[in-house]
Amino acid sequence: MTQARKSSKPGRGPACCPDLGSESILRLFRALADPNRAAILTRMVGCCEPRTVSDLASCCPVDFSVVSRHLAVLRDAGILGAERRGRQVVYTLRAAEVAAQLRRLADALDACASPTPSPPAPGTAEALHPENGDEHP
Amino acid sequence: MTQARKSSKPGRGPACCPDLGSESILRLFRALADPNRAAILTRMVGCCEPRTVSDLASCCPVDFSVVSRHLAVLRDAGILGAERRGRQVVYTLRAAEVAAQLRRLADALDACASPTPSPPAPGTAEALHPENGDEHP
DNA sequence: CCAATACTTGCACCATGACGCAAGCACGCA
DNA sequence: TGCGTGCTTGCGTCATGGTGCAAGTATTGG
Repeated sequence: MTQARKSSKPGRGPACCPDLGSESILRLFRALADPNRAAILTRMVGCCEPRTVSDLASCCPVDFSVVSRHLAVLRDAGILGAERRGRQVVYTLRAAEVAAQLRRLADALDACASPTPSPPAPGTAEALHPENGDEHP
Repeated sequence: MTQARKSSKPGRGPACCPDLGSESILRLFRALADPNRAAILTRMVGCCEPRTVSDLASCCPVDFSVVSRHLAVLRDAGILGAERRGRQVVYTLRAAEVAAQLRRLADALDACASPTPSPPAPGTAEALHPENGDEHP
């Protein structure tokens, strides 16, 4: 019995850093962690025009319905925007929003790596604000 | 990191972006997509000193061995560095490397979002603003 | 050398998620 | 108003991955 040392509560870090465990960030990473979704996004990054499901389905060797589900996941994660246009649904890459999110994390990590006391933060964030109040058990 | 992406791949688009579907990027996102690993990282971001497994295990309500496995995943993804020190193994957050990776992606996304050289969207487009602030219904 | 500490790994279990098929819903058009 | 197109969703199946327990490895101290 040398192990089984558990903590009854996950001590999250201080609130000064981006909460990597927040629901939105986790959803973002989870959405980005699938090869087929990555293929879809790579296609959209290459050409930022809105894309229909049929169009995007041609880049993955999976069923049409699967692509639709993947797009829903990406939309749910805030990576894509969806808009109905007639019979079709066009998905748009929310590049700026995702880039901003990634950059906030990068800034926080850099702030950790080089603790240079230089807070001239030009309006842009210094730390990530918790976007949604996420509660944990 | 084990791979160094320097120049863009020939024959496939401009120096547009790191391939979202690349093995290393996928591994990075997959590693970041778990709540317990996020808790570990949040703890390390809060204090960038090297941490032992025992230390980090106290932030997750899971078994000690599970934390060890999570740390291996994070090390495998290039997020952590590991170094044996006597009886213990200290894990170090590779903040700068991860931040650079995230920033590369952010840059690629912004390059996609901002320029929009001249895609006149023939006829189909009307009110196509991706600025629909719907996060989740 | 043996024992204790600190961590890793093998194994089994189970929850989650990706997948394909088929049915269902939404919209435009004849 | 029916019909076809375009996309979503329900359901069953299967693979992946997170988890706990127990056993194994590495290193230090007595």
